Amino acid sequence: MESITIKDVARLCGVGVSTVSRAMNNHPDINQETKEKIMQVIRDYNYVPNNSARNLKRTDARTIAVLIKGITNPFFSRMIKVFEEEIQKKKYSFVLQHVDNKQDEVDVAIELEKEKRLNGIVFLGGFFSHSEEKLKQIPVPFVLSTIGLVGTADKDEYASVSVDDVKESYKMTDYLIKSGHKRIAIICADNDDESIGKLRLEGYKMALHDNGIELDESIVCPMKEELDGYSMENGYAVTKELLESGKEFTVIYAISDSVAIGACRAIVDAGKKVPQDYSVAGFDGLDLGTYYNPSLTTIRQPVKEMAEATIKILFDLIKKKPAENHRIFEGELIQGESVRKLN
Amino acid sequence: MESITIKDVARLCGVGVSTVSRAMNNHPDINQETKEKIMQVIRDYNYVPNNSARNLKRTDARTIAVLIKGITNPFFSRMIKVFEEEIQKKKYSFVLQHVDNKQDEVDVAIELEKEKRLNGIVFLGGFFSHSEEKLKQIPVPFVLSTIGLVGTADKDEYASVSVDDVKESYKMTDYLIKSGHKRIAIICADNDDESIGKLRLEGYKMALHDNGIELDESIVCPMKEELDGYSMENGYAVTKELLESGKEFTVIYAISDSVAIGACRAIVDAGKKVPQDYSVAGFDGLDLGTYYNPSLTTIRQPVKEMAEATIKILFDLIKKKPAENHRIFEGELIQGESVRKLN
DNA sequence: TTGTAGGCGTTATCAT
DNA sequence: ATGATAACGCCTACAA
Repeated sequence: MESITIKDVARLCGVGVSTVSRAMNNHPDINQETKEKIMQVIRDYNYVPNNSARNLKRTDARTIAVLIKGITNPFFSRMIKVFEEEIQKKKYSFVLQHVDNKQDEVDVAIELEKEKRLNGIVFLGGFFSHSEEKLKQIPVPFVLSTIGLVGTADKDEYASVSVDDVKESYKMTDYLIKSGHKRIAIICADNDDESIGKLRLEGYKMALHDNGIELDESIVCPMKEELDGYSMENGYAVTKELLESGKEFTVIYAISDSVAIGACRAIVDAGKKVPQDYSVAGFDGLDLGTYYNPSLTTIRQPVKEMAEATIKILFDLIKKKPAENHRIFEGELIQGESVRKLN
Repeated sequence: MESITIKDVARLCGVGVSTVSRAMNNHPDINQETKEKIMQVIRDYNYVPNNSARNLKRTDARTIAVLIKGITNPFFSRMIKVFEEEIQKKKYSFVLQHVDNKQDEVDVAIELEKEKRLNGIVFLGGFFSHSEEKLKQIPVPFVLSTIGLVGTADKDEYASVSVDDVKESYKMTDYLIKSGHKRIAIICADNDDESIGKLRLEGYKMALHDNGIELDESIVCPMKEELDGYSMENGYAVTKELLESGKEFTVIYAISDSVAIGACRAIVDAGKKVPQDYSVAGFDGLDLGTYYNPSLTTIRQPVKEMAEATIKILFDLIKKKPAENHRIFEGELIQGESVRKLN
C-alpha cells in the first residue's frame, strides 16, 4: 500500500505541485475551478499530506501544545476541555501531549516545539523546579498552569496560573480548627515532593501554628511511595494504617479529593462513620466529591476560569501584548457533609 | 533563539554530518573517541534533533500509537498504563494521541501513520462503524480495544479485544432479577448510540425477556444528550427526573460506574437510601466503585489482561505471526453493597 | 572510520 | 493564476 504524494496528485491533475499546495492550504491566488478539480482528485485518491514534511517546511503551524503530566488526574480532564475550546476559538490547532513520569517535561517541550513548530505551550501538572537556563531553552511562550512552583527560577522567566496552595491549605486547616477540630491528621505528599504537596503541607502547618496548636508529626502521614501518588488506593492504605495505629485524631485532611475518598472508605471499612466518628476533608473540588456520599468538604479550584486565564496569557505573550503574567486564583471552601462541627 | 542543526554540530566538531548522525543513533562503525566528543558538543550546545526531519526520512520508527477517544474516561487510564509498559518492554516507543469528539479516528490514524511512520495502532474507545473501504486505508496493523463493534465490516478487516457487552449486560440484569428485582430501570445511551450503549441495552432486554418480565419502556432512560455522556452529572440528572416522575422501580442499572454514582447521589439527595430504598448497579469495575459508599455492584472488565492481549495481538500482526484476532474476555460480577436482595 | 551528496514530501520564492 | 526550484533537517548509500 504505497502512499501517494503531492507530486502524484499534481501529475494526475496535470498541474504543478505548488498549485496543489495552494489548493490544500486555501491560498488566495488560485483559480476556483482548478482548485475544485484538485480537491476532487485528492478525495478520490485518498491523498493525505505528510505532516512531517509540512512541519519541516512550515514556519508557523498555528499550533499550541498542552503538555500534561499525569493524564490520569481527573482534575486535568476538565481543564483540557476548556483549553481545547479556547484554542479552537482562536483558530489554532491543539496538540495534547502526554508526558510520563520519567520524562522531563521541558525536554519534551523543546523537542516538540522543533517537531511541530509550536507557537506556544501550556504545562499542566507535575513538579517544576527547573533552572532558568533550562527554561530559557524553550523558544516559544509558555504558561505553567496549576503547577505549584517551588523553584528558585526568576519570575520573569515564565508565566503562571494557579491558586495559592499555601493560602488555600491554610484556609481549609483554619476552617477545620474553627469547626472545633484540634487533632487534625493530614495525608500529604512524600518527603521529596517539591511541589503542591509541599505547599499544602506548609499551609497546614502555618494554620496550626497561628491557632496555637502544636504540630504532631505522628499524625502527619505521607502517601505511600510504592503506590500511585494522589490515588484513592493510596488514601485508603494510609488511612487504614493510621486507624490501626490507634493515634488520636478527629479529622483527616487529605491533600486531594481522590485521596480523601480513599480515606472515607477506609473509615467505613473499619466500621466507623464519616463524619460522625471521623471527619474528612479534601482538596481540588472534583465533581466526584459532590457526588460522593457523604459529599466532600474541600477547596474548589475555579477550573474554568483558570484554564481560560491560561490561554489568555499565552496568547497575550504570543501577540506580545503586555500582560499580567502571574495570575493567582482564589479557591472556594466547599462545605460538604464530610466534616462534622464539634462546637 | 535560532535553533542549531546537525550541520552546526558537525562544523563545531570538525566532522561530517553523517558522523554526527551515527553518534546520535548508536551506529556501530564509529570511533568511540569521536563519538564522545560529538556527544559532548551536543550536550554543551543543547542540540535537539528535529523529529519531523527524522520521520520524513525514516522508514521504520519502531513506534506504536494509541488513539483514544474520550481521554476523560477513567476506565482508559488504567489501560493506557499497561499499554505504555508493554510497548516499552518491546523496545518500541509509544505515542498517545487524543482524538476529539468531532474527529474521525480513522482519519487521524491515517494521518498519524504518515507523519510518524507507525508500526501499529491501537484504537481505544469511541464508536466504530467504519466501512471496510475506510479500514483498508490504514496501512499498518491495528487493534480495536474495548470498542463495541456494531458495524457491518468484515471480521477479517480488523482485530479486536473486548468483553461481550451483550452477554455481560445480560449477566448483570439476570443477577438483579435473581436477586428479586422485577422493576429494573436502566440508564442507557441515547438512541443514536451505535456502540457499547446499544449492546448493553440489548443484553438488558434479552435478560428481561428470558425471565418472562415485560419490558417497560417508561423506565428505560436514555442519558441526556445535552450533558456529557457517561458522566456522573448525567446519571444524576436522569435519576432525579426518574424519581420525580413517580415511576415504580426497585433498582437502577446504569450503563457505567460513573453514571451509577450520579444515580446514587440523586437517590440520597431525594432523601432515600441505597440500597434500602433503591438498589443501584453499574458497569466497568472502576476503582471508584469499590471506594464509593456504598460500594458498587458492577461488572468488572479485566482491564490488565485486555490491555496485554491488545498489545500481544498487535505485535503478532506486526510480526506476521498467525494469531487469534478477536479476543473476547469474560467480565466478573462484583457484588458490592449497592444492590439489595429482595428475596 | 569518515565525508559527500541525494532525497524524504512539503511549502515558499521567484519567475513566467 | 501557475510552475519550476530551492530550501527545511535529517538519514543513508556510496565513495574515499
